[in-house]
Amino acid sequence: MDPSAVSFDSGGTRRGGGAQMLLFGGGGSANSNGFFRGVPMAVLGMDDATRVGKRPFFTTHEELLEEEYYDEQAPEKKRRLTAEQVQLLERSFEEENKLEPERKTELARRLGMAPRQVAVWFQNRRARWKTKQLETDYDRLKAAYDALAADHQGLLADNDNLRAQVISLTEKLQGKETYPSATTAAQEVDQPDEHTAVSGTEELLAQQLKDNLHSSGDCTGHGTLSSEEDDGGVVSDEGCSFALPDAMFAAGFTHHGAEEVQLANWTSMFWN
DNA sequence: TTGTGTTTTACGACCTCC
DNA sequence: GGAGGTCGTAAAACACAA
Repeated sequence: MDPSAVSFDSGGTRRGGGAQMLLFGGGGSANSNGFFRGVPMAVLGMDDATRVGKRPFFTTHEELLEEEYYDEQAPEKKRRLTAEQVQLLERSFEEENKLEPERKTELARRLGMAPRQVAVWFQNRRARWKTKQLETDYDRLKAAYDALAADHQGLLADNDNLRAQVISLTEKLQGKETYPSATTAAQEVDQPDEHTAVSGTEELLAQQLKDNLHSSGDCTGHGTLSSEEDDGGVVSDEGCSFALPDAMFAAGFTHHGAEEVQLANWTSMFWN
């Protein structure tokens, strides 16, 4: 605790401004050092009620040192620091935001302030800096979150599109074939306990789907399909296209056996 | 001029460190 | 236990719109 704060303590029991009102409004007079209860009269100025005209908000140190502001009869209201005082304090704060006793004393001497005032100013300045820092951190985190959320929404949309394509293609296949559809196999994957495969081909198809679903999300090596990762390290399937099936059907693909399995292969890759 | 919101100064309570 | 920190708050000073 700063000695000056102790020695000039108002002794008030209320918190904050209550004690402050005792400090500034409770009477008393300046001591021989030109301090009023720990606050130099040069900084306090004089009571507005006892002075003609109001002291300007920012005055120079020299002005503050003028006789007018040394009027000793006035218990004083709170005064703001001068521009010069704030400027020097700011510079000092930039160098080091903590205040060693020697530096506090030196600053107080140079600024014509009580050491306690310098300490309080640094406390408040650190609080303001912290608030600003929190705001900055919040803005940065929010921007990162928004970008991630947008990316996620894009992925969901891609996923929906691909699922729709799978359903469409499966229906096309069912229209041309009597073979069990990929949808049937996919349903089996969703509900593995309900083993509904009734033929060797169907079981093979289902197994193929399972294997693919449990493998990585890689979509390379299958026709024109490709994959890529964004530079944020988040796996994205935005690079995957699904151009093959249309071309496949256009080329007169109808069936069977290995081709069926291959379709299931393509299908399963986009089901998750 | 006045009401209202923001900033600044200052304090007490409480906590941590040596 | 003392020194110095943070935290929460009061109140003055200030800015500004209506």
